[in-house]
This record gives sequence, C-alpha cells and structure tokens, in this order.
Amino acid sequence: MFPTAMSAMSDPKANRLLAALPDAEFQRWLPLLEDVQLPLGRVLYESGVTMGHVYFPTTAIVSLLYVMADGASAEIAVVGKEGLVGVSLFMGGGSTPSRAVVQSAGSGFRLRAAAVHEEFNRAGPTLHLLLRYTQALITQMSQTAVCNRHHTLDQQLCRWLLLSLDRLDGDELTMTQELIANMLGVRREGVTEAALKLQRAGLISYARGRITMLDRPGLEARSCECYAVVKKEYDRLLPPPQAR
Amino acid sequence: MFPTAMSAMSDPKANRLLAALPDAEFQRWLPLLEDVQLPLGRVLYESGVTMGHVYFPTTAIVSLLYVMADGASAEIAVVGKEGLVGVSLFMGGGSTPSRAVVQSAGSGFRLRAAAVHEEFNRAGPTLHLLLRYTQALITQMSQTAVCNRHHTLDQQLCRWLLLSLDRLDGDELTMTQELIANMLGVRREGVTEAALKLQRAGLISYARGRITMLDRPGLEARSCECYAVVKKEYDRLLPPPQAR
DNA sequence: TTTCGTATGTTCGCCATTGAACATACAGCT
DNA sequence: AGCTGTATGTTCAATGGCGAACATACGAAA
Repeated sequence: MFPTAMSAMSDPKANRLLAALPDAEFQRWLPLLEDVQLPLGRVLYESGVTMGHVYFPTTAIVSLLYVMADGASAEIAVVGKEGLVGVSLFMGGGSTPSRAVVQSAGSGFRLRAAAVHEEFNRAGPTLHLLLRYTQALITQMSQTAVCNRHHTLDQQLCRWLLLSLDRLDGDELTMTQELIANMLGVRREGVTEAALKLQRAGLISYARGRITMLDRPGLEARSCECYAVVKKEYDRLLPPPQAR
Repeated sequence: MFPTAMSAMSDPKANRLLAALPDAEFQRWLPLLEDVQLPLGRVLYESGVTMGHVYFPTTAIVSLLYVMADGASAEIAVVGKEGLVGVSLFMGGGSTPSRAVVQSAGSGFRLRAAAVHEEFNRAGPTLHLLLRYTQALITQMSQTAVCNRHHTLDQQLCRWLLLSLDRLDGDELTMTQELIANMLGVRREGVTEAALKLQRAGLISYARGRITMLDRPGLEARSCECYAVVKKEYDRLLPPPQAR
C-alpha cells in the first residue's frame, strides 16, 4: 500500500472520519494522532469519568454500554472505523453515564481533548463532520431502544452481527457467545440457541469464538428493520468510505 | 386566542433553553420566535422529512417516537420546556427516522431553520448550549434503550410519569392509558394493570385521562434507576431552571 | 497424552408480557 | 333522562426470555 513496512494497519485514513477531513485539518491533526492498540476488554471510558481523549478506531470495534446497579448491562451503540468514541467531549459534558469497552481487539488513533476542543472552536468543516457523525450515532441509539422493545432475540442477533461486521473488514468476527450476550443484555443460553438457528440455516458458522458470515442477504432477511434503518442513516449522513 | 390579555403563557423564557441564552442572543432571536399552539397529536416532524423549524415547548410535551413498519411504536425521548425539538436541524441531517408528536397539548415557540443555522454558524455560546442539550437528550435515549431491555412495565411507567411530570408544571397529566401504551410500546391492558397497582398503593389517582401524582417519593422508589440517571444528567448539563 | 479451563449445547419450571375477547362505566350530547 | 362513544377494568391461553442446573467438547499447557 505504501512505504517501508508493517504500518499498513496504522494508517489514520483507515478511519473514515479522519479520512473525510479536509486536507488542511487532517495535516493539523496528523502530528497529534497517537497510534494505540486496543485489546479486547480495554475500557476507554468509565461512566461519569471525564474523558481525556477521543478515539478513532481503525481495526477495533468499541461498544458503548450501560452497566446497571445490579451488574446487568446493555449495549447502546457500536463504534468502529466509521466513527469515533467520545462525542460527549465536544458535545459538552465531558463524560456520560455509560462505558466504552473494546469489543473486538484492534488498533486506532487517539487525540487529546485539548486538540479536539481547539479544532472544534474553529467552527470549520471538522465541526460539521463530527456533528453529522453524532447525529448518525443518535440514530443508532434510538434504534437500539426500539429494537430492545419490539424485536426477538433472533432478529437482534442478526442486526448485531451485521452492524459489527460492517465495522470490520471481512466476514469474520472473534467473539464468544458470552460476550455477545453481555452486549445484547440477554442470557448466554439465549445467544447459543439463536446462533444455532442461524448455523442450521447456513447463514453463519460458529466455532469457539470465531463467527463467519456465510450468507449476508440471508442474515439481512432475518434481521429486523433496525439494521437497515441505521445503515441507511449512516450512509446518508457520512461521506462514502474511500474517495481517495 | 392571543390579543390583549392572557398571553402570560407565551413568555419565551418559560422555555429553559431560551431562558438560558445570553441576552444578546436572546434579543436577536426574540423577533423571530413564533408563538405556536401545539394540540394533542400534532405531528411536528415526520420520519425522514426535512425540518423547517426548531420547536421550543413551553407548556407542551413532545414525544420523539419511532413507528415501525408494522405500525408498532416506541418512544425514544420526551421533550418539554427544558429542551427543544429538532436537534437534527443543527446536527446536520435535517431529518431523522423518527417522528415528533405532541403528547400533552400546550404552547411553545418555533424558529425557522435558517435562523438556527445562522446563529449556529456564529459559533458562540448558543452553539454550546444547544450541544449540551443534545448531549442530555442522548443520555435520555440511551437510558430508554437500557430500560426497554431490563425493566418491568411497572418500573417503566413510573419512570415515564416522572419524566413527563418534570416537564410540566404541577402534578397533573392529561393522558389516556391508550396513549401511554403507545409511548411505552406496550399493550394498553398492561398499562391499566400497572396504573392500578400505583393507584392501590396511593401513589397516583387516575380518572378518565387525568392522572394526578399523589406521592412523588413513592413513585421514585418504584421507578427504575433510569429516571434518576437521566434527571441527574440533565441537571449536570443544563443551567438551573430560573435564575431570573 | 492427560488434564483443565473455557466455550458451547441442553433441559426444565417460571414469569412478564402478548393477543384476543369481553365487561363496565363515566361524560357529554340531544 | 337516555344514548353513545370513549376510557378503563378483567380474564385466559400462548410465548419469549429468565434462572438454574447440568452435559459436552475443544484446545492449550503440562
């Protein structure tokens, strides 16, 4: 792809928001972007704690989830290379009542809060890009609320697999059923049963934490409308993947 | 309905966001604010349709709700005098996949999209106020997702009553059980049963679409943690009600 | 090769909510 | 005073997900 060696995974433009920045803004940020590894389970933000950085995943996936007083949890949104973790940093609060956890290991870049604020105060195209992304994120959160109310676990699992796979390259996901259950806020056994149905239908193959999507149209057909609504809104609000 | 007297309800500063504007900004908007009556059921925005105004409720309550393909619905958030309807107008999209419906009749003010954009582009304190409000709204949406996943109808009804009553003056709410069921995305019969429990416990009185809160602490105790989380976040992010 | 930890599969009774079909009862109109 | 429409209350079988307890089975370390 480009020079020397091995830094192929560390191209900031692998993140779609960074890639969408106008060149002047991108050049300003480039020296400030810190390449970070994001191992499975790493907590980027804790509920109520002021954030020091904004994260731009490239190959990692991060879940925003709320953990209740009794320990039960529910995912509010997923963020991958199409987005950024830490909107409350520029929206104003500096923290949220939720937690951000790495759901699929990988890498990304981060930027100090001060740099984000500075760029934000220029009130230029970056501000508008970040706000449009936030609007897309709002749609995802809303749809999660609807989905939690009305759709079956089977449908939700399909939606979740599709959303996650869209945020990675390829058709494979490293993820135990236990983990998925935590995200969806259901029992692990429920995920086992739902995943079995999908396997029997030939839509996925599943083996000890390694899920492969075999039939995307099939999954989309079994998913609830929520997946399509969210995808459409991301496509509408954000620039297309790579116009390089 | 307005001339001479009785326009006491039409004070723009009855809306907390308008009241929180610095004086210069407020004066700029004052002549542009249009006083509007918001009857029960009025649809302010339809899913996917570009918005022409931002609404600032004063005595009305507006629900943001998603209506599914099969007609089922679920409320995503409630907006009253503490906020504004139409964040996607300045966030960037200009529309959302959800609908905004007046849930409790009353009045409010509205402002043309162009005026909002203009003020937003000044990148002054108004921008930051509106973004902080949006952040609070995001919290409410997130918590709705969590609540839909984990809490019982009884708890959710308490949460919903408290959120709604906080957005009105007084302890009374005009609202049929049918309406509430639509908002919560459950059956009307379920609401009847839950409401009966609350009546028997002496927490509310209910008569043909007229709910009166008799025991706020009691309701708070029966509610899930979601109500407190949301309230706390609104208090943290937004200026206190009236410092006039 | 054996062992052990983690991941997945299976079963059972339970409960909240659903869908559907009713019964009552108040409020305003004539 | 009577009529009628809307709002509320009641019941029942069906179901999706829960909690708990287990059975298997893969894979890496010993």
